[in-house]
Amino acid sequence: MMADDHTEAEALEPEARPADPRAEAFQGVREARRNELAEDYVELIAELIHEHGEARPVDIATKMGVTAPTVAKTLGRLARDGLITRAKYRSVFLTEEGRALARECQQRHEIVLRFLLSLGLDPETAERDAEGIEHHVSERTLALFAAFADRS
Amino acid sequence: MMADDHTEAEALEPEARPADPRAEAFQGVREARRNELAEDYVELIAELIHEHGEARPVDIATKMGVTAPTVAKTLGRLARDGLITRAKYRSVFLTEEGRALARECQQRHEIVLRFLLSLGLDPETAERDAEGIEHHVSERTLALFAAFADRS
DNA sequence: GATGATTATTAGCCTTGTCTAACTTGTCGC
DNA sequence: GCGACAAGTTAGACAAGGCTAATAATCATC
Repeated sequence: MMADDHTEAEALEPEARPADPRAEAFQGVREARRNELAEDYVELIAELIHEHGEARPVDIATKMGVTAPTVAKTLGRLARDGLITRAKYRSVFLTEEGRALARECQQRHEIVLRFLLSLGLDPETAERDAEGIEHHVSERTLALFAAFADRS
Repeated sequence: MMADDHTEAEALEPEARPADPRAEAFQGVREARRNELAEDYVELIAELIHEHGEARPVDIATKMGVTAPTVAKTLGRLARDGLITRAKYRSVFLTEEGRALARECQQRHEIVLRFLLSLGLDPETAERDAEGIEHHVSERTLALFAAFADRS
């Protein structure tokens, strides 16, 4: 039955769980996944405000491809987390924190997108992939992407 | 209050919801997110079987950085979805479908990783980022990544 | 072959993210 | 200024993915 020996060795350090290098990577990914949706919303809200002067739930729902109640519930969480402010039956606005996050996301998105395009990818696919990839790119990788895109 | 005009125009097509290009991208991302965890598990299970001859829940839990009950529940879903087989208190095995998925994921992982390394990223960061990115890379992008890594 | 440690499972809770159905509010036209 | 329709909210369901605590099975070992 294999009987492999993972007995002693990792008994030290009051870390948050084992600390297998692999486990850390997965935990990082899970952490990133938790923030993805908030980032997508905040980014979209910033964009809507920029383009239309306000962000209405109905437009968020359309762009995100979800129903209005889903948007309402998510906005509740964003408000709770201090990323947006809103009044009942009114448009949504970003807090300073939300605005900062939006800026950061937009930059990341922009860099990833330019990078994919400079690799020779078609615009539609680049947009789709950037949307998924942007949340999982470390600062270091982002810097390499930016450099590559510029150099091309 | 803006009164912007999204009235007619998108009234046709009995599509699955509006079909804003943006919405499609987000729906694609959400779709990908739903499969990520299953892919991570299947990939890891294949790896454990390859290395140790079997995949035990305890090892899966350690590598994934989650608790045993979480693994048990997730394995239940994987079994339900036909990706693995298992008997109570026994190790886990992949079905043919699971094996195919694992192969596919491993290839993708491998390509993304090689790509990031060939960009000049350090191995640890490359591994972490690859773990997050691999699920969001289209076939087309993957081909470009592979070509780039080879050419380097 | 009984027993103690390790491993696996079950039960039960919580949050997130999605939906539909039903209700309330706002707005625009007349 | 009222009535219809669009937009927003609330209620409630459901699945996924995480956890802890408690229970059950396996196994190593003497």
